[in-house]
Amino acid sequence: MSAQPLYEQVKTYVTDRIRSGAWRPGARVLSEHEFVRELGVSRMTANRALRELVAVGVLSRVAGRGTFVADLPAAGQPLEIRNVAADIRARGHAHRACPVRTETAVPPLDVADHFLDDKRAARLFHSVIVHFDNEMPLEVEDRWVNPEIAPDYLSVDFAQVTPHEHLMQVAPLERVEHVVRAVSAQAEIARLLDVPEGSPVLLIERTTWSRGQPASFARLHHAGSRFELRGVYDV
Amino acid sequence: MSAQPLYEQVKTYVTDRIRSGAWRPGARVLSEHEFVRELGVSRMTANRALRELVAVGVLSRVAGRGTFVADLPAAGQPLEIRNVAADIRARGHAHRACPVRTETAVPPLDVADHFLDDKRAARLFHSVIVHFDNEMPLEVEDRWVNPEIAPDYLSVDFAQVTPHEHLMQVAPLERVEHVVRAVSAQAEIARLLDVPEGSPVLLIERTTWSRGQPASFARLHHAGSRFELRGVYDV
DNA sequence: TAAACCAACCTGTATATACAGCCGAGATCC
DNA sequence: GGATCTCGGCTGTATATACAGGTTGGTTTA
Repeated sequence: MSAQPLYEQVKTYVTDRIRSGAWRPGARVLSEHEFVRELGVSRMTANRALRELVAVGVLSRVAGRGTFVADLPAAGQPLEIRNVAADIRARGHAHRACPVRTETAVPPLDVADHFLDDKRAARLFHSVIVHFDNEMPLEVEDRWVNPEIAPDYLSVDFAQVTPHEHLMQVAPLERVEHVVRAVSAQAEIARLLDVPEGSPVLLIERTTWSRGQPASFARLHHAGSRFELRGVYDV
Repeated sequence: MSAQPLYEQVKTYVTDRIRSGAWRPGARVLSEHEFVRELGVSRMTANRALRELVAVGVLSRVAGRGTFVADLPAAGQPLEIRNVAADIRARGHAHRACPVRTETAVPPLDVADHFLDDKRAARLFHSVIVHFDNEMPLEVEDRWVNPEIAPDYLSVDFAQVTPHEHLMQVAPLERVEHVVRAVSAQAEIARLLDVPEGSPVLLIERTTWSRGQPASFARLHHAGSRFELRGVYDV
């Protein structure tokens, strides 16, 4: 029939009214049965539209009471953390990964903290890779990997395959945790990023889990002057 | 019946198999009819489960071909940007907002860029507020506001109501854009945050739209040593 | 042999129906 | 007057059914 499916039309019917200010935050919107009467759609179609608007944080529902415009647009507005290599290529720039170090080593305590207790004294795989965007160093990836998850990690050619891609292949990702901070560039990081020591660095710490145990812990250092995270959130 | 709804059981049936590695990225999963035969649920129930797993990026579907385990866990892993005041209170700490400046002024060019062209030379509302976490300065909020959206902005008591809360009340939020960077603390920011000049600062730039036009542009400066963004992503 | 066709299977959408469980308000009972 | 009960309206879930349209691969046709 129409270009847009019915349930999408119901969704825009709702968001239009919210955008225009006719339905304000906290206000009650039509019940499912009222949508049936008002728009001539079936209750299941109205239900799907409302359910999907709840999923994205536009509405909230209480069984027995009704459906309401969410008080806040969303609990938190999302910012995407993406794959550097893919991002660089998406911009049409040349990506080059330069492995600086690959080894087996006992991690420092602050790194070991991210792995299970019995891994405290264990040796982990360790890699340091610099990612270049058009021959400009953009990211220093300092990664520790659980050998039980990725036993072949050290034999990977990191100039061809990023650690993240390899880990995705050998073990399905189950959970990712990110911490983003601003820090000062330490000596080695400053050298690898080709920025002055002490200059601002955007640091992303990423911990991943697979098969119920920590799979890897990575510190991604980015020159503050050359990197930013962007996110757009549309109601 | 059971504690968990049927469609949730189907979802965990799928994610369990992906987690265990039985279904690898790119592999085809059961069709809806096969779920009907295999699990004894209706096709609509299987459909809902699969549709919701597509929405969170675990699966991908192609009409006429089938349903597949997504190659990448999700295009981007989300990181939440939240309200500072609410966050501080959620931690059980004391929040205090201290307005440093509220005025009407012509914005510098880099700020005016975030508003419409015809607002270039216009005067905007401008506020600088320091947010304290247990009397420690955590965020300097430097915000420019479109008077057409929030005409009463300057009469708000920012010690009681945050600018974000006021804007949410007067105009429904329609779009939010974030940029996160690491920068060096400039003189005034360093003074307000009580950190040395040049020390790392996590800067969040937030542009909001309401009723089809830019509503406000805010620079949120955070001391690198005292602030971080966190995000958890579960498959 | 190559092009056209068709049947089988898949997802996508839409509907009618049914029942459970939550909630608020008014009626009822003590 | 205050506690309790019940009823109507709401969301939440589950099913059977139907049709549209994409995709694939095998069969038929020119």
